[in-house]
Amino acid sequence: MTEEFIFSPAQVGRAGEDVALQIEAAILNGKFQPGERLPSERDLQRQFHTGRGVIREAMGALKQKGLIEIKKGAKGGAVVKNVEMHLVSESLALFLKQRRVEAQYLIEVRESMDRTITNLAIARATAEEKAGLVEGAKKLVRLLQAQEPDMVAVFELDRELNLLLARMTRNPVFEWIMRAMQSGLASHDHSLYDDPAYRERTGVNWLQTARGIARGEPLQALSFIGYHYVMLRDCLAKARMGDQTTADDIPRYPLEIGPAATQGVPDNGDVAASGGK
Amino acid sequence: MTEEFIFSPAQVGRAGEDVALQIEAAILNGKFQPGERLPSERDLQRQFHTGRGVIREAMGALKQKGLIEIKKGAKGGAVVKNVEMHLVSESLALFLKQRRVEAQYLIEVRESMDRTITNLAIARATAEEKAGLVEGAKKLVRLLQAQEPDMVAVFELDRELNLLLARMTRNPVFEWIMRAMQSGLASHDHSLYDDPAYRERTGVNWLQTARGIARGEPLQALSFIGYHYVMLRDCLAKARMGDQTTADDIPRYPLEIGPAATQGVPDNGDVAASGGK
DNA sequence: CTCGATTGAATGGTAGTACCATTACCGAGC
DNA sequence: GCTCGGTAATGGTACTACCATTCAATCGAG
Repeated sequence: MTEEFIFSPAQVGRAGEDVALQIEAAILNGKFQPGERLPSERDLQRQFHTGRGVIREAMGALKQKGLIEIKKGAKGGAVVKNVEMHLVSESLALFLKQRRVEAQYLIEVRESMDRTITNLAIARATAEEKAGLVEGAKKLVRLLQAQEPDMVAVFELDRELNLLLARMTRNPVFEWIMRAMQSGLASHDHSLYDDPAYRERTGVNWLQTARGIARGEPLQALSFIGYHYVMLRDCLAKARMGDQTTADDIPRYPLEIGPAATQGVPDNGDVAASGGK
Repeated sequence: MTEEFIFSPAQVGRAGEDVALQIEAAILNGKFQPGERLPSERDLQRQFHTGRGVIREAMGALKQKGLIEIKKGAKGGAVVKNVEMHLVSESLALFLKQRRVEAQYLIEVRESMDRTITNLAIARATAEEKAGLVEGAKKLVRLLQAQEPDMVAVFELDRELNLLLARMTRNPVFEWIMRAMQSGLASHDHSLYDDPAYRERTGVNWLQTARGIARGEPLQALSFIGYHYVMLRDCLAKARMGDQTTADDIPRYPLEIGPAATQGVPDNGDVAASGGK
């Protein structure tokens, strides 16, 4: 009745890392499939011929990396998991947060990414997706027209629209990048919605962009995206300068929205972008 | 003589996480500056009113995140560190590795990133940087002309050229993204250099790209970048199909290199892209 | 006085035990 | 058949003891 030992005893000095590396290698080599359960901590303790603290340290590291999930209780233990983008985003966000990267740099990356994604989305998305994007943008505009917009809903819808756009590229990597940016880089976007001077124009501009995409007009869509980032940079500069400049340096694009398709909005509830009061 | 307790006792149930979060927050809020030393584990044990194992678990988590570095011995302990891009890249690489993302998707992202970076580099880099890029590309071509090229040197130079290009955008975020891509996504690039059918043309194309950038001709540079990715996709397809297609579907751009500036290469050491034997 | 070796203290690393909290499972009793 | 409670397995915490490493102060030889 010899137990099957698939691990070797750990070296002294940094036993925890050693154990973690061996288990990680076993997982990545497919010796443990996602969903499968690792031996219990006490079993591993015997296999590695070490203390339980070392095993726990290793498990903690793997948990941090998102490779395993640990459940308590009988039939609990460490279960191999798929690494989630979530964790990568957090790692990136931590990096950016500690470096205190200037907004200007992040915005530039974000804009270039948006442009790339937009081009691909125009080329590859289905008509249904494009129509959905326009409908979402219309909903966003309506939300922003309220006296006191529900900002939580606005941020959530903005987030969803961006993810939808990324998904329309038919390349999952862009969707992941977009998720990462929203976790770590997108805090600046909120300032556009928070400032009443930009709020409505931002929504209308989203709609313009969506319509450009739906029409299959890359240049139009990219123009509107450019306008979005002009506004964003201006808005941040204004916040930094302490309201020395007004938002009215920026020209406005007039626009009519037309009736909504999904929500119970009256047919005559058209929207003019001549915001103000 | 009351000690100064800046932390609160940990809650039961997930004491380790609680401690880790408190310390992490203290670091990110600037209560501990990079380079500064945290209290010893035994001190923290007293402050948090918990066992040393919990503290060690928390320290392990922070170490995993790259927020602290732990040294042994007297005057050792946990020192606050700057988070390194390195760790973010590893996190991303782990994610991609486990997901087995198809090369096609990664290449697409890589190409779009290259195009963005190239445009910015043309607009912002100094003449010296552009000249340096051209010189580096020349060196790459010369390396690739050898009978048995030093692949280690080739990969390293290719990596450096990409990083230089990213740095020329004057936006550190692009440099970080490039580093991340090289850690996790760039394994495919090597196949272009490994295959003799593409090796030399890849180098020459790098030089063409660099010259386009140096001349301030975005369209030219982007054309060559496009050619690079056409070759890469073709090369990978060829490897996948088992050599059914030949590399000669791809047209070649003839080119003369001219004398080298830095290395001791004879002046008549020009290079023609008519590779083949 | 100077330089080297020795020793001690501080600190992280490991081992081991004991106990608690949570969970799944099973059987007795209603 | 259903519910309730016991039981065992498992992770989470606490505590102790000891080892390994590092730095610095001290001691001693020259």
